Amino acid sequence: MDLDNILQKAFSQAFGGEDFSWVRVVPATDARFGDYQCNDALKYAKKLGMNPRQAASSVAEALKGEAAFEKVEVAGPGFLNITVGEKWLEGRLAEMDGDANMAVAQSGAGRKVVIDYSSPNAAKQMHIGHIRSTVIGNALDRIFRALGYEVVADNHLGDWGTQFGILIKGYRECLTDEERENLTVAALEKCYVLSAAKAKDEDGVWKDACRAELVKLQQGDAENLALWKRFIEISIGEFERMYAKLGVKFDTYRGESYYNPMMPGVVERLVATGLAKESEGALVVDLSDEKLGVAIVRKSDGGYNYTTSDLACVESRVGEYSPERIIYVTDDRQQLHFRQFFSIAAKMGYSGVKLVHVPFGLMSFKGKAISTREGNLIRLDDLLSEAKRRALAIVEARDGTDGSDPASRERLAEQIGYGAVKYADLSHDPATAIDFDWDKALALEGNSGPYLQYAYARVCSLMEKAGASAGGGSGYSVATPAEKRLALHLLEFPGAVSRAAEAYKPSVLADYLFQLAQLYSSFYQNSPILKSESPVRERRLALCALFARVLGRGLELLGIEAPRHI
RNA sequence: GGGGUUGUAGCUCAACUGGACAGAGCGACGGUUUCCUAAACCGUAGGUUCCGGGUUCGAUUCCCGGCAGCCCCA
Repeated sequence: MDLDNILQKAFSQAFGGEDFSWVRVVPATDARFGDYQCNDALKYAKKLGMNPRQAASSVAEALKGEAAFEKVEVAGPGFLNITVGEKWLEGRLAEMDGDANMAVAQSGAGRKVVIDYSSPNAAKQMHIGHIRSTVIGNALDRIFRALGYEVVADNHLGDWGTQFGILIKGYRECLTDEERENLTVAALEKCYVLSAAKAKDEDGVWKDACRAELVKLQQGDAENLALWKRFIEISIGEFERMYAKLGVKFDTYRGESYYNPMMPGVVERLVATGLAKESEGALVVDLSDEKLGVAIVRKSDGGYNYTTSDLACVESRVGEYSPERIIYVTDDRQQLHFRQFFSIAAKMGYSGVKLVHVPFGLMSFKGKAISTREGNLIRLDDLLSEAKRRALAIVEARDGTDGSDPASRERLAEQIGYGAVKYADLSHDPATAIDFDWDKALALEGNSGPYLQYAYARVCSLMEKAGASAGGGSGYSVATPAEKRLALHLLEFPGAVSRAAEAYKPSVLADYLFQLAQLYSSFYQNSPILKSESPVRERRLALCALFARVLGRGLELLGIEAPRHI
């Protein structure tokens, strides 16, 4: 039985039948105290004004004769220190081993979430500023799926707006025939920059022309619409080239344009329900009583903005999927926007869906915002190439260039390099702002992606060498302290996955995996496995096999590839 | 001016949401390869958790008041 359940039962035995589902058992903070601890007798005693030590003793008393435990002690002000029995531990390992989900509770079964992430602007190349939303969002996507949720991963592209007038004009006037023929995102970026610069000319002729192109597009002019579609297709093609490298896959690409036709209806409803009011020619929703200021839903020039578009988007998603949650992964500059729009959505009656903003700290470069103007815009493609290059240099320095074929070396370098980039981001709490640094983003040692990959490759190699004898079957047993530490930590995997989802922090899982790999590396270094005699060898191999599965699965949930040979 | 967010070892970050002596990585110093992959392992040094109050048996965590950085709104 689950440790939490055992304690919960003991609580209700000790104090009567109320609801103790909040009672939790956590790993011991220090191995000297035992394997696990429960601090909730203290919490309960405080609530009721009881003597905490006595409360803890009552629980300990109720736990007497509990087969799972070898020892239960009351310590300090009322901690319950628990040492589990070998049988229990071995039983749990076998249980995890036998479960296709690695004992991860399927708490999301029958539930649906939409995760909205990455969301770059069309006609521009992705840069390092896009890593965070993409990588964090994708990890959440994978983690929620692992918990049994049905996930719709949606890429809310910036594919509509004034920039398309500038682009169309630029496309016609600033590109060569050749560039137009073999159109690339780089060319689009170039013609946008040229066209935008000309739009700033004194006479305003160019600017007017851009606006005219935009109006034509908005009115459905066939030629401009076809151009726009082509720009979007090329953009998505380029994005998907990046996503393929990062192991990211979307279910839908619904850009702003998709919701554009729905916006007048949203505004109508806002007006009809009295939520939106005129103010200086614009339509606004007053949220000042919630300290959220006012949100503009239609500008004085008749244009809509993000609040309106996001409301339409919620309406559309609720209608299509009826999700229990919609999760938005964007940088933290947009917090006010999301609070405003969540508040309006609630007022409009979308209370059935939980709207969640997962804000992350903006990535900067040497303390400065990443922007074209600062000239520090590092393209994602370049970052990934550099990551690969560095990893390849290390692989070749170690193994030389004779032993393996270049293609597989390059593939390995990609797995390592991209893994390093992803892990560098995922291992931080999303809330922390990251100042981009080549060496940190591409760290290959210590708390890094490659450290985890290396541990995985070593255990895989070990299993291979062990050959047929590795095939468990004989069950688990745990004898030495190092084995027990590793075993206990392996059992924490489901908890780490759940906590990562609850907190919307892949970093919780990353941190867990790093600790696990550290425990394994230490175990591996200090405990002979293949060289051990019969019972010890099998015992340790069984733990290694489980470790390999847990680490492999964990890396998969972070979206980091785990090669079997490094 | 209002709001948000961050402040922890020289640097980059953790700390399972209030628990026991605040932990890792990098960097520094020292050690471990005829031995299962040294991208590893073991050890040493390094802390007034921004400051001041408060609540509590117990605070990095919660509350109040400051200070500093970043962001958003006006």
